[in-house]
Amino acid sequence: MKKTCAHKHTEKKQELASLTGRLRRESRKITGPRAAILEILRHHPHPLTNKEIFAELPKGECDLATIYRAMQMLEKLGMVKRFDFGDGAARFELVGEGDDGHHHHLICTRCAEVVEIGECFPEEIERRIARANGFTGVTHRLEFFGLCPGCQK
Amino acid sequence: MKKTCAHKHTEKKQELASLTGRLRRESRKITGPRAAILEILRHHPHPLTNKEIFAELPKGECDLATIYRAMQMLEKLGMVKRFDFGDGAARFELVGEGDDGHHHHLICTRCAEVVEIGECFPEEIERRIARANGFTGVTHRLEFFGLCPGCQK
DNA sequence: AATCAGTTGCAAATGGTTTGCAATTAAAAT
DNA sequence: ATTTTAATTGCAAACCATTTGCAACTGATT
Repeated sequence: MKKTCAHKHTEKKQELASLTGRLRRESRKITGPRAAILEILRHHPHPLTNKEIFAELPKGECDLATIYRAMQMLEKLGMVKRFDFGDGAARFELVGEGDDGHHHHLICTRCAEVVEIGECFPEEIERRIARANGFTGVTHRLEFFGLCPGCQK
Repeated sequence: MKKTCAHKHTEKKQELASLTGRLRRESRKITGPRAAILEILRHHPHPLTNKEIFAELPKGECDLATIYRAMQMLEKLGMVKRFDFGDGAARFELVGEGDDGHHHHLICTRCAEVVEIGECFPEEIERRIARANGFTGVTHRLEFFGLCPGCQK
């Protein structure tokens, strides 16, 4: 898939190159399944479950277990971020290089629509919480839930 | 959050009466297993997994499936609150009458120590997020993770 | 082309949670 | 106090997301 028109495409190409480059640097192989998985992640703005990735893949392209293993590896390398919407299935989103991928979502409890949220829990309050309890290296997991416009009767 | 001594005991006794009363009002039976489960929850300050509750129970007192069913029911009645620490097991905490049980925790990623947190995500920011995206009835799930004093090398 | 470490598919194993069903029991009715 | 009725329980099997053992395979390197 090579298109040399819009800025957007160029951007995506770079991303893919950066992704495979990163794998190579860690002496990981660029295999068919992995390339396919990265392609799918690149083209999706929201976190995907392994099963969703599997469904997007051309039938027989790769085993579900392979996806699980790929996501584990990508997470360890910091290339994807794992999110937990509390429904029992992990979701993954691609993370840009140099970024840690930390952000939050607003999820419709009826139709599961997902909106990415810019706000974050105030840093200085988090620091206070850490200090008050003697904890170090404190982070947080935060997601919002509600009814999206379309689902309000 | 910590009151000790005599007052606490009285409080707990009242709680049990209030709990069984609430069950009765909903035409739920006060059975041996349920009484035992409520007792355990009453005496624990932190969220418990079903398996932990099971382990606290005198051997053979009740089946694990019964605990799962009890917690489902108690959650539906708003008597317990479900928490998700992201480790694949749901945790439950008793909720006082009239309260919605909304609060957060700071969890040690090494020894799993749990501290209850008083702070909450700022209401007005949550409202802004809801409004900005046209969502209604917005809540959030928020937990903190870090290294507790004892687990820092 | 040969080599080797990393990968894959498949099937079986895990671990948390749910469910069908027949037997049991708390609470209401008699 | 006994009967009646609907809720509840135990047990085993079923589910679902995720992991794992292993032999066959393949990308990258030599």
